[in-house]
Amino acid sequence: MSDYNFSLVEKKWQQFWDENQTFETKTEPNKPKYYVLDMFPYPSGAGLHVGHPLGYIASDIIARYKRLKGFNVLHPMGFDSFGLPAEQYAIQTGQHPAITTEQNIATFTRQLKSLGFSYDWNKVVKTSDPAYYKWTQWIFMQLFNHFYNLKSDKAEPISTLITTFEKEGNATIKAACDEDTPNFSADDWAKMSEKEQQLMLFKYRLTFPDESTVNWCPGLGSVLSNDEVKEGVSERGGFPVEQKLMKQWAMRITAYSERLINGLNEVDWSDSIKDQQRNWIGTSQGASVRFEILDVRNKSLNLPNIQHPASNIEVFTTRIDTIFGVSYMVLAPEHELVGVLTTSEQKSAVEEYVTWTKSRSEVERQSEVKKVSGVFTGSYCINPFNQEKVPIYLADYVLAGYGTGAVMGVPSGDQRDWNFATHFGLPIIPILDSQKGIEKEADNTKEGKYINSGIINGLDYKAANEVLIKFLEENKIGKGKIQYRLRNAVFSRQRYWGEPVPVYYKEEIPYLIEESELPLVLPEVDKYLPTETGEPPLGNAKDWKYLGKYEYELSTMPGWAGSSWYWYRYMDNKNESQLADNQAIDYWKDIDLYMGGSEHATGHLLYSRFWNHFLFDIGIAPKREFARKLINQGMIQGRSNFVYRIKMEAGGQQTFVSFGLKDQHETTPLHVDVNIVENDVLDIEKFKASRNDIGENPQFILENGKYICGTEVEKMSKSKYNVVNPDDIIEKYGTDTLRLYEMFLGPLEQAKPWNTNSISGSFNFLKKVWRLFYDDQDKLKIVSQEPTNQELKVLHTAIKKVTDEIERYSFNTVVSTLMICANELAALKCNKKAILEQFLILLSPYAPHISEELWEALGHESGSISYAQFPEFDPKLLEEDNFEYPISINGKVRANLALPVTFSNTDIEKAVLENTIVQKWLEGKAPKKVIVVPKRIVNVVI
RNA sequence: GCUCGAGUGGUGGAACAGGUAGACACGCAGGACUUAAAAUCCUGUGGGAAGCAACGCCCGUGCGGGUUCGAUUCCCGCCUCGAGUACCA
Repeated sequence: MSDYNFSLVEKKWQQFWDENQTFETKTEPNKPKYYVLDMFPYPSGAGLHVGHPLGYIASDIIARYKRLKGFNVLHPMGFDSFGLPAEQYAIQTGQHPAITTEQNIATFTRQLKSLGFSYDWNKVVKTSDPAYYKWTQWIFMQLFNHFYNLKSDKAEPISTLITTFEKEGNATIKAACDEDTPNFSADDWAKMSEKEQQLMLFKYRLTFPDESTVNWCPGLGSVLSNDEVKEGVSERGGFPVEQKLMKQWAMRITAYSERLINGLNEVDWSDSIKDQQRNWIGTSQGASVRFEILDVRNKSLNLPNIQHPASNIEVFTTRIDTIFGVSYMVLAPEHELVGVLTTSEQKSAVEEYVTWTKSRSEVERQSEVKKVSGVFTGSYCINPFNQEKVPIYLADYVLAGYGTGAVMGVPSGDQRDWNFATHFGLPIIPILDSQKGIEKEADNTKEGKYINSGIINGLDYKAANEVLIKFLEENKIGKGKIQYRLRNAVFSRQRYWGEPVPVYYKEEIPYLIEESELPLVLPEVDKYLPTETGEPPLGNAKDWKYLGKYEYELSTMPGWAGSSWYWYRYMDNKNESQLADNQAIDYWKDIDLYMGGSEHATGHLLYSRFWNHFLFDIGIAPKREFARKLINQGMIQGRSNFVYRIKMEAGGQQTFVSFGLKDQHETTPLHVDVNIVENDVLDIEKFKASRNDIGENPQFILENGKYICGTEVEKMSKSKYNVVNPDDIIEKYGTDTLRLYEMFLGPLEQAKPWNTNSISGSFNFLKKVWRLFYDDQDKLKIVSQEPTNQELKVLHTAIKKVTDEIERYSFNTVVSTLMICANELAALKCNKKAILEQFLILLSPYAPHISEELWEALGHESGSISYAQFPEFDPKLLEEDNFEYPISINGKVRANLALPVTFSNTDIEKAVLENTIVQKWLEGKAPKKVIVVPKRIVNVVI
């Protein structure tokens, strides 16, 4: 039998690539570079499923293609190996997470190698390796030692800040810092104690301890970031999440809000990812206004401190033009002025309300969005534009974490405010002559002229805004402002299996450890749970003290720390003295093509951009943006199969009815393992053997002698019996078939269900390719004769299409093109070496193993196809003498007419009008119009 | 609610820039080879009416309009599905 023995061929070449280090990459300054990277996986215990390799296959095709195009390609793989599952396994079994992680990495590596990826395996990085996280800690230290200067718009060393403080205090500094940073002079600074100075500096550092409300997840015993919380529960495990005030390390990502928005214009990422990031950062253009609190010194207010700076309330609004429609003010229940503003008469009502809001869980709050609730504080403030007295309320629809935690209520223009005002009987003041029906609902129009609006009466929206902002700024009661939704990122996790934070505490103040002490290695502990006193697991470490006496920071870094800079480490992964060698970074610069799932839009991809902007500021990153082109491969969903059991008495004989006949019975659908179903036909014997819950001698009602299963698209998961393991596919069809098939399934970026049904098409294609080279007797049938013109035409059509399609990442159509080419070559019985070797090069990025094998059979040096030259398209070969024009009459094609391509439009028009079919339609009349689209179509309008 | 994306045969999907819709593959049907099966090869396959027959006719890319000589493609209004996000002032 002359068939293609894929398992032999694939093993042979995988071994060859391994032994010969075929894909080892070095910096070669004279060669153009191409950096193609996959988002590295978390090495879970379950190994890869068929969804994982989709992106890896695509990126490997690009890597191989770019090598053929003469690029020096960096295509590495690594492991994001810190994470929760290994830690939870450790809690259960006591096994060190490092051991579990190493085992899982070994499984992943074996599976990845069996897919024939052209990774440079010498460049593997693991985030949990001390040699790697040394540099994660180092970056943390740099963030600690820098602040964000708004004047130069970049991060600068904290030492320059100290110098300025010593000389002139902080009046001249414009920096991204905490909202509550007070002004101080050089004198003030000098008088501060060491501790006070450090606390002041934390208001500026890019990473700093911050007492803030965080998403606390008791089920996991840890803090979660906003993107780790979905619908009020943890993304991992689905445990409830509550708000809690905690001291945590935070990253001042908000300093980079504007740059993170602007940088999106420089990268070639999908609109959907860019939009998600824009929404997450949430730019709102508006103004801040201060409302003076009425009678702030009045004895009826129970002011604890007469000197309190808060004699006014600051609000942020995107509709400053509605300022004359303000009829009340609302603060978040957590607002710091609540205590000050509450009058003694209202004290109990306010306390009751605050307690009630605190007791509500995130889930409850979200499900009761429409309900109006709130309470009057008893105090008033003054609208600075018309000096009206405005009552101050509390309501939980105002979020403490956004803007200033205070909102001005304009019932006529905002539905939420309208609901609130109606509920509490507050006035609804029309402010635009175009507002309609505001006694029934709010009208948020910006059209028309202002009424009841003091200095802006009669103006339109644009003019009013200008007048108001000017008024605000001249009277120092506010200013135009851009507000971001983005919040500083919490950086502490109360877990064991993460990077230790390189910080120790002296008199309760955190300090960095010496750089020479890096890496700060994760200490051994005897259990991975929090300590009895509620400290994180690192509190269990014995004798773990800095310089033998100072407490280390006990929380570890979050999962995104190690993945926010890893692409630099691949460039020079063994460097002990630097994060990566400068020359290597200078050569590889940034990622040309980054491949990974869109679920990382507001997590990994945003944090990585943030760190990269910072690394750019401190002279390490050569570009502001780390990845020029991003492709998000679609998720591969599971396709579950069902059998239908006829309802019966408990313990009775079980009968299963085929899908097409199930409506004649009352049935219960049961998941059935997709691996014993082929083309939706159940393998009944395997089914009987695999289940012990179907009783003795189950019966099957068949249609056409087969049991047909029902199907449904669901998430791929063990419990739904729809997980397909690539190992099984490889065993049955081989890696090359799997690679081709995954690409052929459909557009890369589209989500699609896995369906093994049509994989035989890809397998047949490879067998066909094999038969182009070998005859029935297994003899090579290739000859060295000159190819015919027709053969060259087939080849060059394919070269052109394949090149165009791969350049626009249309992997599925490339596979089609290759199939068409093979079909046509087979039809021509082409056995010319010159044609077939070029075809092999086209095929090799997709099906590298079979290509290597046949390439070698043609007498080329083993393994050399990986660095062969991609065929050059010759346009002359595709030139035609005649082009067959479809002739349409009034938009409908009625004839075809072959005309010389050299014809001018007028010549074509003339020839078409002389055509007998056209003349028949014209019936002797002249056409109204003739449209000639060269080499496309001719349309005659009559 | 808001933002983004998608609706094409029995199925996955193709159509570069508005130019012969359904490439390629699966499935299905028929045929060849075979004692038989598998494998392989060949033919047909969007729907419809009529017909001895036709390489001819009509309809057809979620729905309704529009622009155009010509629309799966562009514009307006809807419907359905998917993703993200949500009291963001």
